[in-house]
Amino acid sequence: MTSKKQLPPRRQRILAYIQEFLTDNGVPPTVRDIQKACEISSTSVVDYNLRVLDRDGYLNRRPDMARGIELLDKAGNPLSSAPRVQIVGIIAAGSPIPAFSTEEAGSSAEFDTVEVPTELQRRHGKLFGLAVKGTSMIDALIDDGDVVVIKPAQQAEPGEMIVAWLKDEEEATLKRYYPEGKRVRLQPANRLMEPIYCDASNLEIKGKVVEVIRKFA
Amino acid sequence: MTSKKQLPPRRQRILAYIQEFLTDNGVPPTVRDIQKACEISSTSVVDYNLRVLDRDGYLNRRPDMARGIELLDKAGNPLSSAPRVQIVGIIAAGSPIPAFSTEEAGSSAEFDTVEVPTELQRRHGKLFGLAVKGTSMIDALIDDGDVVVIKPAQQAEPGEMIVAWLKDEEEATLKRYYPEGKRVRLQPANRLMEPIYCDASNLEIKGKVVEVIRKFA
DNA sequence: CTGCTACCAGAACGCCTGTTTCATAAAGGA
DNA sequence: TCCTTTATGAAACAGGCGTTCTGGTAGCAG
Repeated sequence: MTSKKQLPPRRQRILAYIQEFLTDNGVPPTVRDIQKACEISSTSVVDYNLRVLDRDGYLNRRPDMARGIELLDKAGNPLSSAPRVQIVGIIAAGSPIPAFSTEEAGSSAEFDTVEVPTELQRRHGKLFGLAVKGTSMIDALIDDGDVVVIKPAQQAEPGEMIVAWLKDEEEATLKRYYPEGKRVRLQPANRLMEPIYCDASNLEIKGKVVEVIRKFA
Repeated sequence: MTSKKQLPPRRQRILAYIQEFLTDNGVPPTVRDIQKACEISSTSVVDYNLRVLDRDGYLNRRPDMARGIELLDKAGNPLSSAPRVQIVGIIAAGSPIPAFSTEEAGSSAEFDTVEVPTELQRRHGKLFGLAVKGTSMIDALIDDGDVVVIKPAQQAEPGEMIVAWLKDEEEATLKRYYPEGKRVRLQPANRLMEPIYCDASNLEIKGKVVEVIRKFA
């Protein structure tokens, strides 16, 4: 086993630069790009360090291929440039949604993440995910184990699918939002089911649902 | 405005290949990769067609940069290197699923695509998508407008969610698969609903559902 | 000192790869 | 008919780029 200690600063810098170049350009940098950006005197030094990083599992190199660098995650899998959102909590009938107001506080904590489409991230900006536990959302066509991707919001347009928090009932639910004067109609996604009504003051909008992801084993 | 007509087959093939190469390798192909894959006699022809595709807004080219091709979506935004699967057809009650048996034949046609998580692509290999039209799959917790990502298969394990083709009824449906001797129980994903039963000989498995994607406007 | 490992420099080699040049030909408009 | 546009081919050019060769330096165990 190779040394598990701290990575030397030069190699840290190389890795950071590759990452940055990748997100900026969508293509990995060349050896000489790295040389210039990291102020390294020779391409052979870059090559040397890339070899070490390859050997230690930080990246893959496609031999003899221009821009053939591929970053790897901790599990040794190729890292896509696709954005990921953190799954900040669990949504279930009768249980509060945690980690909503804590803001950025716990951003370094270990959260599960899901990959989301690039378009989504570009369109909506900062997003987060909630894991659905139990079948209480089945009237919203959302099953146990699904992940809903949420855009934080305090208001919504009529007809949008929202994360609704019913204060009195202390219950979170996913419904389409139809304000009707002093009360609000919450319509299940399943059009065969009846809507529920609640007082506008009893409803708190936590966010808008932008995507639902369901994976099968 | 440049011609809005159908893209010539050669350019369709080039675009399809770039996309395929991108999802397979995470890096765009070189001119000569395209030349070989699309059976084009000269690099200059590839260059010529890439210029046209660039001019017509199908991609961007970084001049003098190895692998400097960047695909664009219909809105002209850069397409991430995340894997995409083609939406090869529409699934709806009572309608046959097209493009199933044609194999690779129509791979050059203009299909819509959806981005799928990297893990999924790596785990399952070649996938395709089906757009769900109508609410006939609502018992499978799948709504109008959802996209189901399918792994082609002829058999399935008990309990797996499959694309089932009922020959007599000429109907496609998404259900969990439970073989019971000479007959098959098809269980809706919604556990509150009753299963349906059919004769094993009347069932044809088209594939397994690996993911369901639902986007909200 | 000797050998070993990690790391850095400079230069060159040689394939890789975007691009250009020179031809050829079919289709359509004036 | 002439000319322009679109499309294809073959070959070559020139810089890009991964890689290698040779030669260093510093630290460390023996």
